[in-house]
Amino acid sequence: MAGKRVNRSAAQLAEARALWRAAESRPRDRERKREAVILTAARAFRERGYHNTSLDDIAGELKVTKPTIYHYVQNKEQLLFECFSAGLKQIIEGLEEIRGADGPARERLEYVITRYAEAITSDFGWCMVQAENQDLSPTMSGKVQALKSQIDQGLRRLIKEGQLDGSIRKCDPKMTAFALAGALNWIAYWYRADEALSAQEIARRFIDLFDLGLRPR
Amino acid sequence: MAGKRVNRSAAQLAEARALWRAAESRPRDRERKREAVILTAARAFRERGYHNTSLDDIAGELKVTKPTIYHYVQNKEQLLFECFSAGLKQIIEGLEEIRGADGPARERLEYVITRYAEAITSDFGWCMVQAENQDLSPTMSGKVQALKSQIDQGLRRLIKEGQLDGSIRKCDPKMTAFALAGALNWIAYWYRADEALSAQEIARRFIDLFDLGLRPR
DNA sequence: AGAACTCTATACTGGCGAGTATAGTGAGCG
DNA sequence: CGCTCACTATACTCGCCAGTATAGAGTTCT
Repeated sequence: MAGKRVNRSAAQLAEARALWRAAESRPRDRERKREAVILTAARAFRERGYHNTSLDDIAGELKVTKPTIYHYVQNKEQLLFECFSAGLKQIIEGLEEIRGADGPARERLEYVITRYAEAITSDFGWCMVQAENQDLSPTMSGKVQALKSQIDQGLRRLIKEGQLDGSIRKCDPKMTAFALAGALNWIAYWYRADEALSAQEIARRFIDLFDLGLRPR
Repeated sequence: MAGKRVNRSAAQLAEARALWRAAESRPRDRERKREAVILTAARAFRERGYHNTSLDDIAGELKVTKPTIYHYVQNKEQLLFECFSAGLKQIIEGLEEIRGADGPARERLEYVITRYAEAITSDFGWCMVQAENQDLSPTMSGKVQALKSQIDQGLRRLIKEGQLDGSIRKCDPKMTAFALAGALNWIAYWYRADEALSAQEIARRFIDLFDLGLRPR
């Protein structure tokens, strides 16, 4: 729910903590504060990992204490869940945007790949990929699985459509979707914001590779 | 060090716990017991995650108590490290086997991909991919990074060689290696031993995809 | 037999960290 | 002014779990 509304820009909320320092704390700030908590958590998780990050750590970074966090979020698990879905929903948005659009499916797939790369390089990229069902209660885990499955199905559908309209070669849609998702998800492991390449440039190279393959034409 | 010696066969050590029940506990069993501890840990980590697995859990599965584990391993961290390197070394072996072999580099790369897929689907696959430096001390983390880097460099070298001998199309070796490794590593997330496809079959499909690409030829 | 060594169990400690009880503080409102 | 509500801090509790002190059991060697 808070997903797409969570601020994506690093610089914009980098000093989110100022929100609390500002004396004129208006009631409408609540939602923004909540988002700041989630964003801070996402970054902490990415840097130190979920289990190596205490709520005191997160609170500390916001110059606040633990109970304050519990005022915006039910528990640590929910914090992880929010990070999770914030990222996944960006990808799903990309899939829905081009659902049923015109043009060869391969080109639509390429658009999704770019959006995917952008999401993975965002602050929520790490959580999206690395955080495991293992750390979520069955309920939460189920919701995350559903979102992931939605993405997987979306990719497979695009591949199948491409095989029908002739823009994609005959190949196993399931394995192809897995390979594609794997390559993209893995970005979260090696990408750092100071990296030479932007998400778009990475996406372009991946598209080139998956499009044409390794063997010379 | 124990890496390649850790038993790879699931069935073979499935009832490793019998080792302790057997009355004729010979001193030479020590190394095998140690391997059983590591293998059991690897499986537990894969199922529940590193932080959600206590040493008591692992001991319990072996019908043994915690101090026994400390007799074979210094601490929990080392247990993780052993799982880590056991898997990584399988991949490195594959790379070294074909180092400087004859034939087009693309074909050598395909061999490595198969070996890679086999390693990832092994019991150590999860640890190899999922376990993070974050959970290791700087020393251990450094060793793991070195191994991973060795694999990355090996892949890149193969790609460059292929571009020289003409068996691989011109493309960014770094991004290609990342995409390849990502697709392969991701297997650890979705593969289950009861899966319809074997490691070799998965590898074959991946090779087909990366070789020929999505666009019809 | 009994010394020395290897392996294992029982029963602890010590710390970390999630979550909470309680008590403010200050803004808005009548 | 004094009531209420939203928010925040201090100062706890409580459980879990990595790691250990200690003691005992079995084996081997002399």
